[in-house]
Amino acid sequence: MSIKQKLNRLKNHIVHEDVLKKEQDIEIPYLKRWESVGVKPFFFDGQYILIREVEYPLNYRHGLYELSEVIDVVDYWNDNEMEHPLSAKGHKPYELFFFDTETTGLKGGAGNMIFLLGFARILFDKVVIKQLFLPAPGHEVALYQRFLSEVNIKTLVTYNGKAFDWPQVKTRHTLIRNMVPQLPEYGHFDLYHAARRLWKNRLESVKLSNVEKDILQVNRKEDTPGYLAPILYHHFLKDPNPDSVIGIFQHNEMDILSLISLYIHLSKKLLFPDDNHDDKELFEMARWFQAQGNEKLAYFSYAKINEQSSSLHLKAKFEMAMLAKRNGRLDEAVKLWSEIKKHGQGFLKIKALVELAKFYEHYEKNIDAAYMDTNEAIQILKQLERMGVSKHSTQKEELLKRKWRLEKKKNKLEDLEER
DNA sequence: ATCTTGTTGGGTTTTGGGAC
DNA sequence: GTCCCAAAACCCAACAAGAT
Repeated sequence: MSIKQKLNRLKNHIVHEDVLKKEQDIEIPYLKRWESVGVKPFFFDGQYILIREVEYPLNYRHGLYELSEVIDVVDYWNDNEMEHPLSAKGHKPYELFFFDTETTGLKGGAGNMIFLLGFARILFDKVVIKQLFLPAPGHEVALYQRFLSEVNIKTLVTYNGKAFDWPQVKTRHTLIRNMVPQLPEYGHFDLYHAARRLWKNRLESVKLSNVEKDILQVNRKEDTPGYLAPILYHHFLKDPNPDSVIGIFQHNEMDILSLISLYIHLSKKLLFPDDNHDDKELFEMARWFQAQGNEKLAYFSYAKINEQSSSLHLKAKFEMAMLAKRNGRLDEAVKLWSEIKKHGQGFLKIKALVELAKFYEHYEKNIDAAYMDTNEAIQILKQLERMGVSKHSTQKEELLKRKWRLEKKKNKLEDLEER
């Protein structure tokens, strides 16, 4: 063993003793007050953080759902062969890691700090929420040491966490990566984009607090809004009285409970589209299934909208027709387009007429029929223009070009007949 | 001093049929 | 076989929304 190695071993010894000494010396301001609200300190390497733990029974109801239902939907996902970004197939309920942070600001980069890491896990008889709180900037090693060594992350569930919470964790982690465990790899369920897909048309905004209020029927009382968190935390750093930040703990706790409810809600919607009677939602779900490459479920959902004789049934018919066309069921597609031609209006009717014109020109070789449908489409577009609803100039050019080509074909055929 | 995803509007490439 | 065109498929840039 070289001298250098020997020295290093000795050095480790010294540091270790140093740590032990420091832990006993650390004085935590307002410790009694913290302890009175169930918060306990955790020490590491001369630093400390504060940990709050809250338990909920599984029959606790948060908005529309009891927490226990998260176990049910995970079972449903496991019994269902559907592939979907929110599918918990292959996972156990306790592997889901409902995760939300509070930070000193929205900007990314190194300028911001996470001062509260909150997460919930589903145990067999209860839900446990844990919150790790950074009492001052110099204690991040303790924060991430505890966070990363305690948790076994399999599957994050977040609201916009893919773009916000996790990148924040990553930037803070790189600054101290030599002193703490490595970041784990895992899947990630982000509920924000799911919510946006389903409700962007219904809600004026799909921020979590709105989804909570209008979809999940959660009523928050005396909530500390998230945007106050940075100010309150800075206040706390000047005078570390727990009272300035206890509201943030509660806000974070509510956010996490809502994540659980929202995951239950979205899972049920996706797993049982048959039970859904909301046309707009079903339509957006159908589009989502289609984007996932699940044309069968997409078609099924459009068909369901069509049955429900909703105001969207013509739009659903068009999507069904396009799917039918792509799968070689032209006769069905034509039937659907024709119904739109008969009962539809506006741009949708134009699109259906164009599809019919394509079919007549290229497949049936019925140039007259193609010409008439094209012409009708042009008339509708002109009428829309007069009403000031014009959309793209390219669409008109395209239609006129189609008409021009069909006219040429028509003349040619007539010439041939005359001879 | 942000990041991810979805949307929208373009553009480009590929495919396939029909004319010659 | 080659050329031309329409249609479909693919791709890309720009922007918006949400996270505190």
